[in-house]
Amino acid sequence: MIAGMSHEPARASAIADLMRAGREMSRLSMVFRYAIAEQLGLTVSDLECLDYLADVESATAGQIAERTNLTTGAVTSMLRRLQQAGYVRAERDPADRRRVIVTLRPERAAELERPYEGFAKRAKQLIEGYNVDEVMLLARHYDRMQAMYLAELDRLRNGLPEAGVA
Amino acid sequence: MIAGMSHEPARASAIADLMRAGREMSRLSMVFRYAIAEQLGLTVSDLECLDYLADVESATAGQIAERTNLTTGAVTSMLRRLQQAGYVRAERDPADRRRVIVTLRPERAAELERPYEGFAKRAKQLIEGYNVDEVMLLARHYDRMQAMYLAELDRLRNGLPEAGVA
DNA sequence: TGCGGTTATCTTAATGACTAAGATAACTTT
DNA sequence: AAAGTTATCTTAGTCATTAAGATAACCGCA
Repeated sequence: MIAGMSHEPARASAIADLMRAGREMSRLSMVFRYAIAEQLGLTVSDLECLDYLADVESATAGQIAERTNLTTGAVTSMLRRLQQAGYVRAERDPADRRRVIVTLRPERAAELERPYEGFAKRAKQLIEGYNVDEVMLLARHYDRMQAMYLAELDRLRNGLPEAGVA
Repeated sequence: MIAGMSHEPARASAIADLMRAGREMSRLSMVFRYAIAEQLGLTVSDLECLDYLADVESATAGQIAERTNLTTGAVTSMLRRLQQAGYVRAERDPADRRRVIVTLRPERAAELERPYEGFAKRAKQLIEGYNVDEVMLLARHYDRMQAMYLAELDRLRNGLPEAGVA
């Protein structure tokens, strides 16, 4: 149909490779995250929470519950854990005293990054072997994958209006 | 240093974009997996086990324990769950009667694929927009990322001989 | 053949994160 | 000030998981 008809088999097999590699990478990224959490003596939820706090600097318990897909009750005990371990400071919002404002203790932030350092270094080396176009292709691809995940999550949670193509 | 010096800032920002997008995608893939498991009324470990069985056709309890990073005790009760739910058949190996051989019931396999179907369809559409070179770049990238994950997992679990660069 | 050592799984008890339901406290509107 | 809403906490119970050890089966060797 398009150019390169004679390469269709190669293309089909490349696509199959890509799909398989994508699934396997997704699985490994999850195993990796579990391993990091275990190494830090945390649960994956704890790690998720701390990563979130590193991003946003401070959040309320309710925001954390939403982000981590936990109930507020679970967040309460998670925050107790994380406070006890000294990762986090929690205090009531003076402006709205129902709210609990949680912040990551900055002196502990580096400690959370440490297990990722080896990975980050390797990733950087890998990416430095790419030219700008390749980097942009990858980033654009990741962004599109993100959009897909979000759309599918929406579909899974609210009804499932079947990804309409037409 | 190399060609395209004047594009260095664009390149640096593209790299930053890629790293950020990669992290976010990894996070979303995990959230997605949790959502799928929840929709099927399974734990993530159950899903991992069933995906594994779909790959290998049959495995012993011990192999499943290794693959899922669970203790054999946890695998025992997981298998009870999965048998009860009819996903899996488990029987002793006649050749070595200590072993329990587990197989996925083929008639239930499709059911497990269903939640992924929307995602798979979208992914296929996305990939069909790429040319062969792009697909191969992506697949190669994924393969390298897999290798990185495996190397880092090794480092995390056995000592940590610090990813030597020099 | 039978004995020691090893392997593979299962059992049991305890742990701990999580959920659901509802209580408490604080803010907002009228 | 009362009613309604919002944000978090409490409590009780569930369930996957772990750790330790029991059980059963295999293998090699005397």
